[in-house]
Amino acid sequence: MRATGSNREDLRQHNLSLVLRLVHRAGSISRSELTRLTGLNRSTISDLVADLVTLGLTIEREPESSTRVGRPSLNVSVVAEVACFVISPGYHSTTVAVVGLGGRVIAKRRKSTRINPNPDEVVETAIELIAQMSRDLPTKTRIAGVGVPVPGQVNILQKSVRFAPHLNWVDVPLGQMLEDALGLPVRLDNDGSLSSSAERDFGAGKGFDDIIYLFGGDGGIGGGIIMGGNVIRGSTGYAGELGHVRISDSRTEDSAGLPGTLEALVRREDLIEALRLDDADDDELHSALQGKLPPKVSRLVERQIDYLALAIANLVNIFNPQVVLLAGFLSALYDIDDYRLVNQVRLSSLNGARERVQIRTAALGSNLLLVGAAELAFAALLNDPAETKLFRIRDVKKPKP
Amino acid sequence: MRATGSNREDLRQHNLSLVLRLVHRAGSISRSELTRLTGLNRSTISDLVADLVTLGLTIEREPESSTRVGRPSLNVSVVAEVACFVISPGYHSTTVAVVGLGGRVIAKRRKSTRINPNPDEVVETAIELIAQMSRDLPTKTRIAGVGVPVPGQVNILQKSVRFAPHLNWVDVPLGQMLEDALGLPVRLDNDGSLSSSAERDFGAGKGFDDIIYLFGGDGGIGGGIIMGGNVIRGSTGYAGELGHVRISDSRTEDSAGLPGTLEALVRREDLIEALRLDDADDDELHSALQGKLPPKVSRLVERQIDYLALAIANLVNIFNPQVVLLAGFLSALYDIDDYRLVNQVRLSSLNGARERVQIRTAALGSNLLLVGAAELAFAALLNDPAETKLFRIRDVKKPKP
DNA sequence: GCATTATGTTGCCCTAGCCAACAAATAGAT
DNA sequence: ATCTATTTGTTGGCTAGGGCAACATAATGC
Repeated sequence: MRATGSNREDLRQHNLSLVLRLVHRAGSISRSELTRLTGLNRSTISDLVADLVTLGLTIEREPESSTRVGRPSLNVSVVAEVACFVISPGYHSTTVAVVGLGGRVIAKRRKSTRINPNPDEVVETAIELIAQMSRDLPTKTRIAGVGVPVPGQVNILQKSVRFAPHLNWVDVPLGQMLEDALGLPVRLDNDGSLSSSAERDFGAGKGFDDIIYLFGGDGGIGGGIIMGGNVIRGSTGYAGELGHVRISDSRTEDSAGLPGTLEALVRREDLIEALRLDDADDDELHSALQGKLPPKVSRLVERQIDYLALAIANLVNIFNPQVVLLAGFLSALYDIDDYRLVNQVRLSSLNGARERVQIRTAALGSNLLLVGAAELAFAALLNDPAETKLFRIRDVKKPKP
Repeated sequence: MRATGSNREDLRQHNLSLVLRLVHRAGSISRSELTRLTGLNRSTISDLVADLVTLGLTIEREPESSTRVGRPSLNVSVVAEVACFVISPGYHSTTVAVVGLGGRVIAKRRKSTRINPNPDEVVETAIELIAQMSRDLPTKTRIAGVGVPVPGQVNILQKSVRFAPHLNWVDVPLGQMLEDALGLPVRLDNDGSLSSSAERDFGAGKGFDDIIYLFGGDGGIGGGIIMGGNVIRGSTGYAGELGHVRISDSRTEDSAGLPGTLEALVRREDLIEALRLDDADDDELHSALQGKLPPKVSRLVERQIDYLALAIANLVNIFNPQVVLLAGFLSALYDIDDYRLVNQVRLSSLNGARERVQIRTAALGSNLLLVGAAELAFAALLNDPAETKLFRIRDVKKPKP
């Protein structure tokens, strides 16, 4: 049994963590709301917030205007000087972002790389971008760490990339490489898992505890699972490979060589090709699918919707989620014929489980993944505000010329 | 956000709950081990255990014999007088058990009913058996409540059975019916979920946090999911219907009318029929499958193993579990040709996820489900030992003549 | 019998959250 | 303007639960 006893310090840590989380999530929140949400005493909240202010994590301000009776409650908000870096390796470019506590994207910079860049190249690009961006940050900025969304399987404990078909990486100790290069704590996670938790916190999944997230991109279909409010990671962090759910006897293989899976049968490329588009982004694809379609394309779309429905139904039976979120080009499929999709899901799912499930398109937004990955970097700080060390911006290692 | 602040009382409750859980799980444990496991101070453990003794939940004893140096540590064990009832409705009989704190099955009685008994019949049978068994219990026995394992979909919050194909029940408010009849708090859960958590606590899943449990019975295939140590229930408690995972385009339907699912393609009845057995239990089926089989049966077995492997691979890709437990006749399939099964799983699962996954047969034991269901009844007590009310045996309502 | 070791017991300390009383700042009524 | 009602901030003291240290106790092993 893992559970351990709690003492006074744990209690304080828990409450401090809770308050900081609430402030972080809301960006700015009144002390009275904190008392309401936590159920703690006014004076306790006062004390906790004072601690957070001493730690340099939050500030208190007089509220701008009041609309209610009674003494106006002080406003607690996150300081601007605490931030983290997000390094997002992509197919042919790497993006680095500075994200502040509170989830604000302070800066974002992207640099092209070769297609299928090797890990060293990504690390080099990342530290270069970080060095550039660091110059623009106030010197008093303190960095909590680095979060890395990986388009592939991630071993969270080892901080390594197990397999990323998109990047053509196998067993890359990316976390260690970045920590050595930057001198900052680095945490990796699968992009689907990060997106799903970002959708829950800030996007279309707000307020839900049981979420299935499906993302359709260029390189395949990824996913994320949130159950009971927690991201499901499995034993080594590979859980949530929802693109590889088998739904048919078809021999068509997906990027991992598995036949008859969702990813093998519902392919963005097939749509692009059928529509004779060259290189469309999701918006272009979406609008191209809106008009009257040639019968051949129409049949393809219907087939893809049906397969998608089958996969969703399968997941609904397994997970009994409150909501299924569709992102990337999967949301386009939903928009084209949501009736067909929903109906097909109904037909293939169990009575009880399908009753209340909603199918929605994700809020998306390209910043969402960055914000999700920032949560990774902030996790330690949010979990133990008093003891987690922050790094000064000038202590971040520079690239060697 | 659900999380709330904690105060000193919560702290005490947490620690008290933790200690009681440890004693409950071990049945009997020394105070020194409690200090080690909880990380709390000797004196604190002393105080907590004293509280539990005052509450009449545990007793302290001098240890029998010592083998180590140093003053022998006092032994803390669960009292015999705290128990719960488990009511297990079956296809043509209902079983009632008295299970003590610590997971000991004190008494067990079974009564035949009609096939597909209606809910009233089950309730009547249950209160009759409980009344009989209560006479044999010491008068000072205190009852924590009633746990009910249901072979079907359960809405945990409403304490109702959504759909139980085996019993032919649809939307039965079984929890309410039993509470009215007995005057005791009743909790329901799906039998697969209960079995899986029982396997984790006491059976083949001991020490694992991420478990997929598959049970093959007469009426179909049920399942249970444990991730990160928690049972996955989904939004309304219907999660874990792993028998209805789709694995093929076959039109053969399962008990819920879904085609091509695990339950539709891997059927106990088919084996029984092929072997020309009449009505065999799992042991008989197991031994019947051991010898040299006619080619036709052999092919059937292989087909079933392959389908089972496909389903397991699917689940491994989705969940990345540490262990897959096979119970019921599925464990027979494993025993016949585990090499084939494991190999087929490898072929259809993703690299990372399959690396460390173990496939095992469950510990089973007919009492395991009862012990699992008892956990349900004890849950409130274990969660808040100081405040949870226990019921005297003579306050349990008697059946009306 | 003595040293060593581990645990139980006791009294005291410390701190985190609660509480009550009071102060302060607003809206709305007069 | 003034007064009331309402809400929140502030302060000092209280309380209880966990830690700690010192001592007592009971085992092993020489």
